Amino acid sequence: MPELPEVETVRRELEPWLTGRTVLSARRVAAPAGPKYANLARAAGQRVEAVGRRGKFLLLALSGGDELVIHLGMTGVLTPERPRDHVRIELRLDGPPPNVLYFRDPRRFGRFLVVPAGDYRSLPTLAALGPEPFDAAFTAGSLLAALRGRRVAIKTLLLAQRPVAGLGNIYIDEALWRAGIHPKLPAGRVTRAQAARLHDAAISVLRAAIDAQGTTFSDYRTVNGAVGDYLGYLDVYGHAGDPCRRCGTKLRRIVLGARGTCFCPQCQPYARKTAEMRTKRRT
DNA sequence: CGAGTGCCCTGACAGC
DNA sequence: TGCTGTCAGGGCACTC
Repeated sequence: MPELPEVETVRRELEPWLTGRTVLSARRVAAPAGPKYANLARAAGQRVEAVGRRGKFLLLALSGGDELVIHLGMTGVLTPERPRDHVRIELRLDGPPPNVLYFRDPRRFGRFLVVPAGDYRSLPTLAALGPEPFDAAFTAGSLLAALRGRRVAIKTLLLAQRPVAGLGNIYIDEALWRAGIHPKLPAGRVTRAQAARLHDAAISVLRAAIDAQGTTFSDYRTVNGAVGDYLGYLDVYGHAGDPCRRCGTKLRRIVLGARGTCFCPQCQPYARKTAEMRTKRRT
């Protein structure tokens, strides 16, 4: 499931390939008409001026004032190699091969559409996206402010992309474990100290995952077809029943907002931590 | 507006 | 072997 590290990995591979090339055509292949694949015809004739990213969204700036927005959803893959099946979009470019970009997306949770640059009315999550985790605008203070007064579980709020952009199910579990925060803790009850730890944890886990080119469970591949290597570094996600790498307690799995959620009941207590436990965790 | 629910969609897998 | 049921979840429409 592509989150920020996976999307950033893809972005870095697309950038040298696509930048400066002109779109010859963009067409739907085995994809229904609809808002997920809107306005593709408008891309033709426009040059790709930049390959950017906001949260989990890829944003290709086009020379005609439009923007190509791509979200990989759960199973989306961008590749120059024609996939055997489930091709949703075929983007033809000028210049030497490889000059066709295929969007393969078996489960069709992804999007691939053209909008006027910055016009995200059809993409409410992107329109209201929180700060980039590596941006100076994302601070412990901004995080705390985004949580204040909210009764919803901290994990649920993070999934909504508002406090910070780019975290999904996997890296939220990892960041909350690193920060020692129970995923069900009402967001408004996160303390200043916890928010500071969560801020640092989000940045550090995303950095580490980018360095590993992301996490591959099943579908995710880089543009070059490689898998992400972060799977082996995950501390909690997918490790329910295993001993916590920090304290040895058996990791638990619960369902929160229809998402599988793994955490350590010892390191991430629902109630406020004691000073003794804070000290223990420092190691 | 905040919070909660259910839908989309298909491959993988368990169970019989 | 082949069928059926269940699970996985990001974003969003919908309801209260």
